[in-house]
Amino acid sequence: MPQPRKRATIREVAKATGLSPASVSYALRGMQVSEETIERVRRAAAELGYEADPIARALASGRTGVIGLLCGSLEDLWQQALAVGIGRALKDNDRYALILDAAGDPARERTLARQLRDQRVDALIVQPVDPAAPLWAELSESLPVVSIGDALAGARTAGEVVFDNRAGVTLALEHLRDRGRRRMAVLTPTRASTPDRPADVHVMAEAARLGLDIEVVTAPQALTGATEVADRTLAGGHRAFFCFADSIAYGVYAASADRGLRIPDDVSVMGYDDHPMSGLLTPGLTTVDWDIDGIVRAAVRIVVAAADGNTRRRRIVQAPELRARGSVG
Amino acid sequence: MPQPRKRATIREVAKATGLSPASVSYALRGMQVSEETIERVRRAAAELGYEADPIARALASGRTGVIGLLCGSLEDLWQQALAVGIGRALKDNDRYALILDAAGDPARERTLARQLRDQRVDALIVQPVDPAAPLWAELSESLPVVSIGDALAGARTAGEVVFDNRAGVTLALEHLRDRGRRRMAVLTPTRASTPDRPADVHVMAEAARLGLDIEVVTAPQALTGATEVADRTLAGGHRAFFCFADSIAYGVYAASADRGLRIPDDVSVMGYDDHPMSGLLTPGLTTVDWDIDGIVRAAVRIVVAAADGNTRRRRIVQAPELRARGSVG
DNA sequence: CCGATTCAGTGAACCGTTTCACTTTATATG
DNA sequence: CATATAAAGTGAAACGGTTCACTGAATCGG
Repeated sequence: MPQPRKRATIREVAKATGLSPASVSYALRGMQVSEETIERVRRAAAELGYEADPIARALASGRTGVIGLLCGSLEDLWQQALAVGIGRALKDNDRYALILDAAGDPARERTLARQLRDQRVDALIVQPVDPAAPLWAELSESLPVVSIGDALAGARTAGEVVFDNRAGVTLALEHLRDRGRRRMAVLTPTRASTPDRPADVHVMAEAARLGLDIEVVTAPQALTGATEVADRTLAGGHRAFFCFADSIAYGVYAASADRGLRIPDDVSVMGYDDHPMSGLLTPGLTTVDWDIDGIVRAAVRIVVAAADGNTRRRRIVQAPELRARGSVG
Repeated sequence: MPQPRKRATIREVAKATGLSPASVSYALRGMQVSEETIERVRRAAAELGYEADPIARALASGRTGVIGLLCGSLEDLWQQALAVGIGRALKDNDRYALILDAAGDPARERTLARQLRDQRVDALIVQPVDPAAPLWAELSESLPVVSIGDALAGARTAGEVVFDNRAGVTLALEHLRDRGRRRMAVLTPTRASTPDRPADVHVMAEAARLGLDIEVVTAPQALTGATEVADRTLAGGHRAFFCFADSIAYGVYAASADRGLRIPDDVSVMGYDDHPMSGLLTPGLTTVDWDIDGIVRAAVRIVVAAADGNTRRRRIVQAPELRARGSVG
């Protein structure tokens, strides 16, 4: 019901200064016109409380100053931390992030990605659910795309911050083996239509190489869902877990506590993607750490450069680090 | 550099169907025209891969289908959970959320709120940093605003989900007193320019009423920052804490561990705003719980109704519940 | 059979910018 | 001094839809 108070338009500023709308437009962006005129326009604009309408601007220019961030699954605390970090870092670059959540669903990922493009975001950061989707090639044609996590198959992206998941998985599985675990459950995030993610493939390969007996189980990343799955897996007799997200490992903690099982005496848990909370648990969650701040900085640097028209492709490979804290025993 | 592949416009669909652009526009929204025409237009649109440009649509109609969500401080894990929940709930209503983070800064809150209005969001959910800002009255004039947490002073909002902070604070402080703590530090979120939030005011009043000796200290909600402040406060001799956000309480856990102090034997900690992780810690964090799912549902219901033009104001008061888990002793 | 009403559809203005191609005026060059 | 060049500014056409006021035909009641 509320009717928007009429805002000043560029034409009114033009009228007030005796210039054409075109000149005002240029002046406000500090182009084309004399310093003196710029100053005059600025003053008049301030006077009238004029501010350019972002929607009209976007329609006319095709640019918005907004960076899209498409998260694979915001249920994951690590991804939440990443999203918040990126949002703040972008703010420091005088841009802002439009954060969307694919909720682990490739179909939704496609919809949202297109929506973001239609919203004229200047560039897109994506943490792909399905890195092999043809979508990415299509999208990279029309705007700079930066991927985090996995490389986007067949797409000429503007850059990527990839995790050396092969190394990460090896680190994790070797640690478990070194502590004498041979049989274990691998809890991997639920995906609506399970694309064969590179990381998942590595797990199978590495497990085979190390002679481990693994069972792969998918689990949601929200605490209650993860706890439920962990409980079922405990009931199935498993006492060692490699969780492909710290969020899921938290579920193992909860389920173990419910059953009166102690970590690490009765149950071994290994996480992945170090989340700030992981060090606070008792015992601390042993996990694979990726330097989230570094990732944020790298991704933002790349995406801002790309949005500004810089075409040099940057590829950063993030090395994992084992953070042994005592949950494996 | 990438040049957008030309997309079909409404005029091309008009050409293809032999109708006017106006009719196509109506047909695609299922208004004004005959069933048969609607079907014909749908088919042609699908054929051409036509999809309405949201920017152009927003400019012409002033509506976008997007709900803005302005968070007070996304560093707070509880607010993160709330944001994710709202995002998902809105998705289930075929809308989506534009999530922004005021980072505890009233000035930034003002900027972002205006930006959101300029982006033509259909409605706004806000978790105010400064509920007394005149901004809210201004904003409520031009679009439906729903507040979460505190009521917005002097604004005719579309609805609100307020927390009974008076009751929550009383619950927390009485619990601490009942367990024999008289002197304590109150750790409250950092705010750039500290407006006197109702909740903060209650703390002082209630502490006085209960005869407690409190010292108010502001702390960031990010784990490292909170830990630092907690450490300083421990150094200052405090051994009991009422933290105005579970996120901050986590910092007390970390700082206590660093100093070899045990919770609850050496240090008592009380949180606020139950976060899923709080139950996982050892000992579990005693805190005040607000039923986050209920809040999400209520806020989304109100905001969707308001965006759809429903003008009935809804006010929901959320009652707190003490979740005693053992961190107070 | 007539006037009033409804229904399907249309033309053109409009939303508020940006940007292209162009004019006018001033300055530098030879 | 004539001419080339640059600088400052302009008019009008986009951008891609929506919506208002209107037309013409069909339907209705009496």
